[in-house]
Amino acid sequence: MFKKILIAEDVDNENLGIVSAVKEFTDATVDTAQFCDKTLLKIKEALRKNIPYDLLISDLSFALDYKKHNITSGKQLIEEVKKVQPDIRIIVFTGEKKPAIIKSFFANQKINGYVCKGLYGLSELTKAITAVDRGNTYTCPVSKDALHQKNVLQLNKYEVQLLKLLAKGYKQDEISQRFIENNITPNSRRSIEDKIRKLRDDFSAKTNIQLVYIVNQLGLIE
Amino acid sequence: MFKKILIAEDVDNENLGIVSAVKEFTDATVDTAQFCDKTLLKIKEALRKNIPYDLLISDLSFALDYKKHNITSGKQLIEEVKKVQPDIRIIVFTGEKKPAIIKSFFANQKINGYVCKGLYGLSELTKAITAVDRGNTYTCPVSKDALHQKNVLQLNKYEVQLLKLLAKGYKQDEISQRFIENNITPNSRRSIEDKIRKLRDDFSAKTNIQLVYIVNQLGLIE
DNA sequence: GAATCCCTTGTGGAAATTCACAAGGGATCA
DNA sequence: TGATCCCTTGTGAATTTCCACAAGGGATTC
Repeated sequence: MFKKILIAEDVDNENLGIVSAVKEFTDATVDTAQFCDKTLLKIKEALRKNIPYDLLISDLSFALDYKKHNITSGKQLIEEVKKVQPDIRIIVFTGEKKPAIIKSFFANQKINGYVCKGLYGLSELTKAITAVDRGNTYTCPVSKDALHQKNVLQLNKYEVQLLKLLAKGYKQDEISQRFIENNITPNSRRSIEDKIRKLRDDFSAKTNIQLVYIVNQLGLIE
Repeated sequence: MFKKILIAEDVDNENLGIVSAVKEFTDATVDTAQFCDKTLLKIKEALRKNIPYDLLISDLSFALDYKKHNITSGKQLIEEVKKVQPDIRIIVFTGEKKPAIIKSFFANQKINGYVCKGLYGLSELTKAITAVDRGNTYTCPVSKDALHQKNVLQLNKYEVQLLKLLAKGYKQDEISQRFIENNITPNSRRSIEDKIRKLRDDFSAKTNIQLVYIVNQLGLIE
């Protein structure tokens, strides 16, 4: 069974709950860090002392400013951790349930478990710990559902940029101009029009307003 | 000091953290309930036995389905509780930070404290408990900020309906038609155009797409 | 009752977006 | 090389939205 576990979670009341639950469930030494950089530091320090962590349980969103979810930093944290200690096991324990985000996460990061916070998140987390300890991966029912949804359209970079500009109030002409300036193709007024039309079709949106509303709700342009 | 405290929080890892923090901070009996109806039941039961709770710490969003925040149920819970036990003290402890929602909440409910979950939410919560125990009200810095923001535009019912229809892909003509059918005035094509223009001005949006995006981000049309 | 203000609605033209049809260019394949 | 396909871009017309100016109606005030 795991001997050293590190928990990264910035919200204090959640941190407290997770730590005490994990402590009760395992015989491991359980440490905790409230911020990304602190987490990385502890991992490096443990490595240096030759008593490395064998499991990291991490949230995805850390409050840089409290207004925005910022999954980037959670991703970055995991990437950095993997660089300094490739063999560490990682379980993501987060409130993030949007299929698009979960999918994109699994596509890029190599983690051992993904558990969504919720009514019975902790019991799912203990299941995940057990599974990962045995060398398996674990996804909780909620995230499994999200991963198995067929109709989750993924957007490429071009489409995300386009939709973001629309959300920012750019006219099609202005988007064209901007794309030309930034050497992004296709960039003619006309092609941009077509791309938008295609997106409308894909998401069954009747207007561009609805289109941007939908992709925003799905968390595709954050 | 409080003698009986009830905590309503559905997410298990949060519940655990809050309960243990509150237990450590007070000498009170601390009970917990994971669902709204259960909370109400416990309060009624305690009243019947003549050992009522003197403080309720409640979240606002309870997961009926896990996809949507549902502040309504938190509001409803508090309303119901106030009916059966008007003198109970109430502290809201929630992740909800959107100014519009906090404001609308304070306008309608009579609560004694409002604390936002966050990095140091628990220490704010203990401050709130102390203040409320002394007969004062307490709002944490984050929610105080939200309440003091000047530029938080509130939308009336008409505007919300209008924006929702826009988000649903309705054309201005279709909105007009719909408003006529439902006896909502003003309902001429022309007036709807004007209302939208006014909203664009209010929110400094260049296009209707941006307008709907903005109000959606602010949580004004959920 | 007249003056004033505010809101709703109308009109017409400008601007932006949507749509159908089509030309050109590059890639693939027989 | 020619045929085919896919993507980008263009053109012009229809639809939708934006905007400036103004008329009518109800409420308030003097």
